[in-house]
Amino acid sequence: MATPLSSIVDVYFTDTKRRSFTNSCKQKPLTKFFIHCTSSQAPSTPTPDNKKKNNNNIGSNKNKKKNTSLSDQLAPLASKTLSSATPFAISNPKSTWVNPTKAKRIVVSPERQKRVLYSPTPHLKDLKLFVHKLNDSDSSSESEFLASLEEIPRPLTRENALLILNSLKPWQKTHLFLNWIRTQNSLPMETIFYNVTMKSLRFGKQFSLIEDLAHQMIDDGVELDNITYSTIISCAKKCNLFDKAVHWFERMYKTGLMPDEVTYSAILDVYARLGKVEEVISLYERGRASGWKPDPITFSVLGKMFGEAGDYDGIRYVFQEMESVRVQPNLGVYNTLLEAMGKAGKPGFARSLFEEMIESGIAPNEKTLTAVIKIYGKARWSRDALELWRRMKENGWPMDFILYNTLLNMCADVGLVEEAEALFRDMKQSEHCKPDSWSYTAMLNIYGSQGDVDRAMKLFEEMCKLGVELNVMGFTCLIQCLGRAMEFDGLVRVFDISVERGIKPDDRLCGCLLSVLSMSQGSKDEEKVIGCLQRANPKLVSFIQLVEDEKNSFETVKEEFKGIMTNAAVDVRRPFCNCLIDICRNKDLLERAHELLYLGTSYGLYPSLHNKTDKEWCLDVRSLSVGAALTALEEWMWTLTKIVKREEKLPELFLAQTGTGAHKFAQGLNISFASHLRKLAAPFRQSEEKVGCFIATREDLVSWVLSNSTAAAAT
DNA sequence: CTAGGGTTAG
Repeated sequence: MATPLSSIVDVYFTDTKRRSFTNSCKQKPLTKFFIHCTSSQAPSTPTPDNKKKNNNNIGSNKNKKKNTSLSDQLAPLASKTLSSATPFAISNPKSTWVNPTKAKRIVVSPERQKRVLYSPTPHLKDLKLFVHKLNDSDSSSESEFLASLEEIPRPLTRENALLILNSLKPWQKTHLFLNWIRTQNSLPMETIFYNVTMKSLRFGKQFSLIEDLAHQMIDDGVELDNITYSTIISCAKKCNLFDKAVHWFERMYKTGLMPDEVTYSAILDVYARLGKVEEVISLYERGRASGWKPDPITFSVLGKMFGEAGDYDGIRYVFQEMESVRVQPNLGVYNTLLEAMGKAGKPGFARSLFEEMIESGIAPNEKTLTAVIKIYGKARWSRDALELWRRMKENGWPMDFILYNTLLNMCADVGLVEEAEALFRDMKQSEHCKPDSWSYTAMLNIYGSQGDVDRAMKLFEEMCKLGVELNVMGFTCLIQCLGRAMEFDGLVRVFDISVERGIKPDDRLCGCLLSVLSMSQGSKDEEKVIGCLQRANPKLVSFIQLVEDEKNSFETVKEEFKGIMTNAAVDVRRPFCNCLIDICRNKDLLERAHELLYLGTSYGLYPSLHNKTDKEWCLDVRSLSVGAALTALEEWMWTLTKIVKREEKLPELFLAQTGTGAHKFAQGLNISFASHLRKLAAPFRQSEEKVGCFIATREDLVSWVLSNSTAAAAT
């Protein structure tokens, strides 16, 4: 019980806000990219990167929402282990606490655990052959396996036992063999036997068996070392048993064993996956204070964590740390950081980082290219994507089928139909990259968003013939395609097939049906679509009926709306609300449409609808459906009218943004919006320099309101 | 997988 865990937890938190990014700039940077990151200017990149507000508080972005407070985060650790002497480490997490009287405790061993070298095994062909025979034998019979162990051609020495443990598979046999050695009682049980067995069990994701073995070690007095703990922790991780991983890490400290760099980075990853960013940073810094030199794997762990959190400043922190520790990123680190840049919404920085990696002489692999192509696709940077693709072919960079599929998805994102078709043909002709369900789905997505029913259906038939499984997303694309083409009979047939095949409709499919429903309204096919939706999500249908009945009060609608949205996946909530508004407008239920928009806004489904500065107010309807956009416009005009009449302060300029219709769902929004403006006789003019933007001056607006009210008074 | 940690698609 030498080192209590409090040495880890009574971490003094340095104030992350005050962390200096400038110190290491004095040195010659190891990566040029670091300069880009620390300078305030973005590298030669269009704007999307700069749009998000920069938050200088590392680890603060998304995690604040997930984790309640720091003390809550630390509670599981603190309640067990925190010494009462340091309560303020928790009560005031932002304080920079340096206790001069207390020497910093070492929390990570400066040296990696030495491996016990076991003597090189002489050629033991017979023994290896014996193991192969064991591996090939029917694994169902335990007794047969144990019986055949009696025929080992060599004495059961330590080395022979290790050779067998290392080469036996699957894990059931390794496990049986370890127990067999133990019952033979001829060999002292060593840690390494358990470690090798645990590794095999980890391969089979057998965490509870690993835990049993660990307890057996404890009972039998066999020492657990860093390799044992890191194997237990990584297996717990593989099985998503993060609390177990933390438990064994704590136990290691309690028994006085210091983690080495491998165990330490493994546990950092555990906290990272739990989204406990503050803890990871403090563990990291505590380790640094112990004299630990983090290696590329640690930086991968940190980079991935910040990427998951969408925390760009955290990613900068990783660069700064690599810089100050003088660790050059390797391919793995580049890959992780590229992906993190994508997740943090920084395509421009990702591009610079990728180019820097190439310049530094590191050749990209499939994962690198997958990450970058995906980023370009999501950013809709078709030029960059095509250029990279050209370089991939020119340099003969490695391709695998994941990369092929990512390229196909990129084509769908940026609308490259012919290129996708060429790729798809390549895949069919290739040896190792035959199109799979994902590839077909990507193609269906492309044809679906083009509204090319013939090609989509041809592909569907091909899949049926070849026996390629179509998943829920494939069906969604197909249904969307048929809906847009108003081919409702075909749509019902496809939906029936999906039900027959046991496809469970998800929220995206329901959203798709909902939008199809809004298109089918007023036609004889409306009932058919409702029939599909009824089978996919009866609650949605009841809600539509409730909304359509004008007798139902706003309060009733509000309650049910809340229920529907709470049950829906986060990323379909806005589309759901958009479609519901469309459905109301199609039935001339204008008041209800406004209520739904109000509810959607109050539940945060339209966070950037209104943007105000002193000089201009902007209505951004780019993520709204046509009906929702028109409703928002009406609402805005009413509000502005009220403000004018009350003679309150107004800005000089008013903007309404519809976008250009580049996005596949936004097509037609611009046109419908313009015609609705005409109908309202609202004083907005289509901007000449900015496409998809409508402008009005304060003067225009005021005179419009006044003339409207005179007109109203006259009638 | 010759005892342990990180990096691949809607």
